[in-house]
Amino acid sequence: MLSASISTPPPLPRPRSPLPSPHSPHSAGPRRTRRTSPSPTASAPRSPQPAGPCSTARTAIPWNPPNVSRTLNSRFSIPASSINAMSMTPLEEIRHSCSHVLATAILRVFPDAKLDIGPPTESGFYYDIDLEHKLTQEDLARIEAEMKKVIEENQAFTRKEVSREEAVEIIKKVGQERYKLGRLDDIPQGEAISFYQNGEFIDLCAGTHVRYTKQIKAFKLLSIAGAYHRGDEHNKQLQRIYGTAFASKDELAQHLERMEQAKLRDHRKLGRDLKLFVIDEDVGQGLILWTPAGSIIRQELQTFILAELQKQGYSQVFTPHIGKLALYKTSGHFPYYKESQFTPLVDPDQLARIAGEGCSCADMTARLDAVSESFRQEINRRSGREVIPVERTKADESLLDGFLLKPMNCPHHIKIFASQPHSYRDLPIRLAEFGTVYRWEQSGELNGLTRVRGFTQDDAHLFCTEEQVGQEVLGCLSLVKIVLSTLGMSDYRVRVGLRDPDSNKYTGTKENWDKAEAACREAAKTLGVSFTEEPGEAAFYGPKIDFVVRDVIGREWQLGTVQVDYNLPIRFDLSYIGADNQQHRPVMIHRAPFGSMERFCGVLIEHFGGDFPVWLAPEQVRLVPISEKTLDYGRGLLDQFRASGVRATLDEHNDKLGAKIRRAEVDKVPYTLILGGKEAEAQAVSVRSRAKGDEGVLPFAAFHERLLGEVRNRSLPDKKKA
RNA sequence: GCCAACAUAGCUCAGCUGGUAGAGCAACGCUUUCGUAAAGCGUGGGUCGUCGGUUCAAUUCCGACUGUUGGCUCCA
Repeated sequence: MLSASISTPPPLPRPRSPLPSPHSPHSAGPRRTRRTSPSPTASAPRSPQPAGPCSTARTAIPWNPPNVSRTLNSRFSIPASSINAMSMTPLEEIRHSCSHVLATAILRVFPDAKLDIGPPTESGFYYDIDLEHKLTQEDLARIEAEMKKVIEENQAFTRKEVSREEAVEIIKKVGQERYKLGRLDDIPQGEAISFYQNGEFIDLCAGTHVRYTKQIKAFKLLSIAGAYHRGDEHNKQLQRIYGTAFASKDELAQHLERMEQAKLRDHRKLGRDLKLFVIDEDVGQGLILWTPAGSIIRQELQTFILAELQKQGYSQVFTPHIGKLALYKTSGHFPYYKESQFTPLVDPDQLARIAGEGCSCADMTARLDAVSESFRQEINRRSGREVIPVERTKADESLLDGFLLKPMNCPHHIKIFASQPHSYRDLPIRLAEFGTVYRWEQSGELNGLTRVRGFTQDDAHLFCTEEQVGQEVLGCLSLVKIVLSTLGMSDYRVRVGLRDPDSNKYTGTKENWDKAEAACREAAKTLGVSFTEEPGEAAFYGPKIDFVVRDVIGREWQLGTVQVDYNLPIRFDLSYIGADNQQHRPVMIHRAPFGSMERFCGVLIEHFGGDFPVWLAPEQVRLVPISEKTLDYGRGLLDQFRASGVRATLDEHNDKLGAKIRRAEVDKVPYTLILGGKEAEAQAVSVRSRAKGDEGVLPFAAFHERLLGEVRNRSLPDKKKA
């Protein structure tokens, strides 16, 4: 969901998997869009995974690079060239070796287990095994105990290079043909084939390893998960055991402690504790109900970005939550992406009519998907190629129309643009909307605020000339940068998706692409942060720039995105009149600095750990009278705060001061004002800030001014006291 | 969608091998009128996620469903 999804669909019906087959021995392995292992720290290093897994030669990377995000519209992988199995760090060697120890132990406990692969990951390691027996927590304990024995035996790791024939022999001898032979096939001809042996266990493996098992000083098995062989859901699902290992017991303990701490920042927990949002089973999975407190945060963010948009010459628009199916057939989104859309709505009359015709479910689907011959010809003519195949056409009278809960906002905005003729003098036209979109995410993928089925993008579509693309992309990036810097978010990475030079799947001319890519690259350079260029990761319609952040458990999420699009202007036949009095095709830019408000807020909650800056805090000030005697003084101050727009509350509970202060701290209110007789006397307040604790007494007016200043400046909270 | 685990009061959790439920916090009431992270006493609150099965008896055992969590797949 997110942000990203503002992009447009491909011009062609395309195969379900446009990616290189993970089975291809020369591919970089299954591409994935999410990390492979839980990582407790958001600050974990981002370097490309340098290590290769077991059971693979160094150029075949059948495991999943961790440095990838679950993003919506992009899949990216680590190029094989960036991965060198021979350059493992010492920690990776420990983890990689630990995964061999795990395999050794598994085979002792379950001799019939068939092994697949067991690489190190960013925060640990795993091994994928095929086993009839369903592993349980108790099995994990047994395996862990056996692993300790293997380590205690202090087995030496020895490397052996063999010929392909010998390799087959060894694999057969140890009865691991089921997956290992396939892994052997992945190793390109001419590459060295090596095995590593420790004790009785021998494994096809490029290395490297520690020298003795006793060098694994601290490890822990963490969890069991299902994982498809080679990451392909058509393959058998294997059992994956995750674990982690460190150079010392202390580091392991620290790591586990960090994982525990991270859980306290989890936006799902904080969202419940601070009453920011709820998800109700009766409303539906992945559908966010923003409570009053959470709505304040979202509203403040919107107000903030709205002011920035105004400065940059955007126009605000509103569009409905649904649109006709035909609209999305023109855009090309339907039916190619219908698995990730809510089922179309068909009006009652049509439903009654087709029911009368005895229309089956399959008929209905076919008639919803179909287009008329004239429509097909028109879109193909505009696109200059066969983007809608003849098989999709049906006679006009059998066509069925309906409405789609909109999965993206672009078609609506395009229709606003197209509603009038435009001169080149009008451009760029920038149409912005907090547009709510709906996507049918798989149930297993839903996650708090970060992966939902209905979300609001801070979306906008810019219509400009080709010459203006560079400047406009720059403007979009500056918006993203303003957002991130205002919120003190510096822990993100930037990805520039470029076209694959060897592929011809892209729309548009080479000249346009060169220009657009150069614009993206140049624009990214101005960010002052490092970015990765990822060839083959462009959308088919244009290059893009994505901002990716991590949540507390280390999962990456795409937030802001800027995408250049040559495709939709063609499909919708957009034009403007140039200085030469001829019609020209505008270029579109899709962009969303936050991405989705839901996902952004989820990440933001974790970023601040619930300690929001004053301007965002749902409750900015808590007034705490020491006793009932100063309640009236508190009520007076409350009125003054509210009159000036400050979100303040008065604690009228009949509790001791300490209890009221504790409550304010637990509620993470930035400022608590203690009101006793002395303060009332002097029209003053005793200030206690969340960040610094007791700050002493200030005249009310002085504090009020300071507070308003912090709100105005969108000041970030001070570092919390230890 | 797939694999696995989990689902007891608003929250955090207890409840051994079946005999219809408890604690702390929160809420509410009373007492207390308090100076920087938890005053005392009392009260209310649960059809143990839903539906079905086994049983004399199910929160407990079995199944399905729903939801959550961690992975996998997907992600316009």
